[in-house]
Amino acid sequence: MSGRVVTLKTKAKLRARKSGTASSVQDIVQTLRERIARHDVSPGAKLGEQELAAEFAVPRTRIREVLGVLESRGLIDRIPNRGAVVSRLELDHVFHLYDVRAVLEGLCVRLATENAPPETWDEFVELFGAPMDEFVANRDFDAFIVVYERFRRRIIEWARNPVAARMLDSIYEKTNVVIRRIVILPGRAKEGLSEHRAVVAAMRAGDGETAERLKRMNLQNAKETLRRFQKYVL
Amino acid sequence: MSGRVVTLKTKAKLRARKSGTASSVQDIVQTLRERIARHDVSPGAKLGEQELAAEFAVPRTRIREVLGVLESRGLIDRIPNRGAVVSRLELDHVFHLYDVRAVLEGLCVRLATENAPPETWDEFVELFGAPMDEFVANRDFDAFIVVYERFRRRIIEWARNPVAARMLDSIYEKTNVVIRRIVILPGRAKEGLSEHRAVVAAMRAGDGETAERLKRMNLQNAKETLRRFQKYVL
DNA sequence: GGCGACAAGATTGGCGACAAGTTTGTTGAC
DNA sequence: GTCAACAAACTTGTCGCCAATCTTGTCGCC
Repeated sequence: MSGRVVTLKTKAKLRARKSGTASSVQDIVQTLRERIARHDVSPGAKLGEQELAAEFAVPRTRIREVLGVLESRGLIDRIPNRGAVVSRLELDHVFHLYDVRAVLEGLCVRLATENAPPETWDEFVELFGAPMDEFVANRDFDAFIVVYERFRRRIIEWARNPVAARMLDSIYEKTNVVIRRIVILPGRAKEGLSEHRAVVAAMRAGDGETAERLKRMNLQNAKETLRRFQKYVL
Repeated sequence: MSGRVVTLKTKAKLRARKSGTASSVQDIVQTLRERIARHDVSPGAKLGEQELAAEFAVPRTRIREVLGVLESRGLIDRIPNRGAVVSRLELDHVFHLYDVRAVLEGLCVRLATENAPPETWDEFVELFGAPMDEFVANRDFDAFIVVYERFRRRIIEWARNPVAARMLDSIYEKTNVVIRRIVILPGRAKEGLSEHRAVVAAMRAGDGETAERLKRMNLQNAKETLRRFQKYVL
C-alpha cells in the first residue's frame, strides 16, 4: 500500500521536474489560441488529443477540456468520434464578423469618448500624424499594426464595458490574420489612416456620436476593400 | 474478470432502462439554462455536482462538462474546490448588456430591412396596432411579451448574421428576467409600443438606417427607465 | 461562556482504465 | 487489376476511483 503511494508521489514529482511546471488548462488554451490566430497551425488541420497530451505532458482529460473551451469559442470544430480540426474562415463569415465588429467598435469609441478625459487622445493625434505617414511610406506594416492595436486596446479600456470587450476579443482572435492581409492591400493603409485621423479628431473634440459614425464607416470601408480583393485574401 | 465485464454491462443496461434515455450534455445544458433564465433557481444558489448527477442520472463527469459550458457562457461562477453558484446580475452589468444589445439589435434591424421583402413586416404593423393596444390596456403583459419575442426572432432570422444572433442570444439568456420587470414599469409598455411602431414603419418603408436609429433609441429609453426605477427592479 | 484548534465528513479536482467507433491495411474473389 | 469485405490498430468517448481541499461539528482551553 505504502509502496503505491510512493509511486504516485514519485510520478508527480517526475512530471513536475521534467517539464518545469505542469501546464494548466488556461495556459494550454492560450498557447493554442495564439497558434491558431497566427496560423502556426493552418485551418483544417487536425488536433489529436493524444498528440497534444504528449506535447504538453498532461493527461488526455485535460486536453479534452481545452478542446471544449476552444470549441465554445468557435476556434475549432469537433466531429463526434473523429476528432477536432481548426475552423476554416468562410468569406461570408468574415463579413458577418466585420458587420458586428463595426457596431461594437463604434459603441466603444463613443463610450470611450464619453468616459476618458480629452487629453487621453493627444497621444494618438500625434502618432497618427507624421510617424504613421512614415510607416505607410516605408511599407512598415508591422509598426503600423502595432500602433493600431495600441489604439484599439486603449479604446476598449476606456469604454469600460466588459461585455463588449469580451465579444470584440472573440472577434479579434478569429480575424487577426485577415486584418494583416487587408492593410497590405493597395491603398488601404493610407485610406485607413486618414479615416482614423478623423475618428481621433472627433474623440479629441469630445464628439462621441461623430466618432462612432466615423469608426463604423471606417470598418465598412475595410470590409468593402476586402470584398473587392477577396480573391487575393482568401 | 469476465464477471466484472458482465457487471458493467448490466449496470449500463439498468441505467438505460431506468430513466428511458440518458441525457446528453446538450440536453442538460438546455434544461439548466432555462431554469436559470426563468429564475427557477435563484441567483446565488449553489449547484452541487453530485446533486445534479443524481437528478439527471448521469455520471458526475458529464455534469462537470455541463458546468464548464455554463461557466463559459457566464451563467454561473465557479470557485475552485467550493462549487458552482448561479451568477448574480449586478445592475452595472445589466447596463453594459443593454448598451451592447442596443447596437446589436440596431444592426439586425438594419440588416433585416435590407434582406427581407417589405411585406414581411405587414404582420407586425398589424400586431403593433389595435391588438397590442388592447394588451396594454388590459395589462396583459404575457401576450405583450410573446409578440415582442416573435418580432425579435423574426428580425434575427432575416438579419442572416449568425455572429450577431449568437451574441444576442447570450444577452437574452441573461436579461430575460429584467425585460419582464421593465415592461411592467409605469408607462413603459405604452412608450415601448409607440417606439416599436416607428421602427416597424421604417422597416416597412425599407429605410434601414432610420429603423436602426429608432431601435437604438428604443433600447436607450428602456435602459433609462430601468435606471430611474432601479430600486424597484433589482 | 466564548473562541480557537483539530478531526471527521462531504465535495470538488484529477487521472487512468475500459468501451465504442473510425480509419487503414490486407486478403480474397471476381 | 480492381473492388469489397474483414481485421487490426488507433482515436475518441465514458466512467469510476482516489487525492486534495473545504466545511462543519466537537472538544479543550482561556
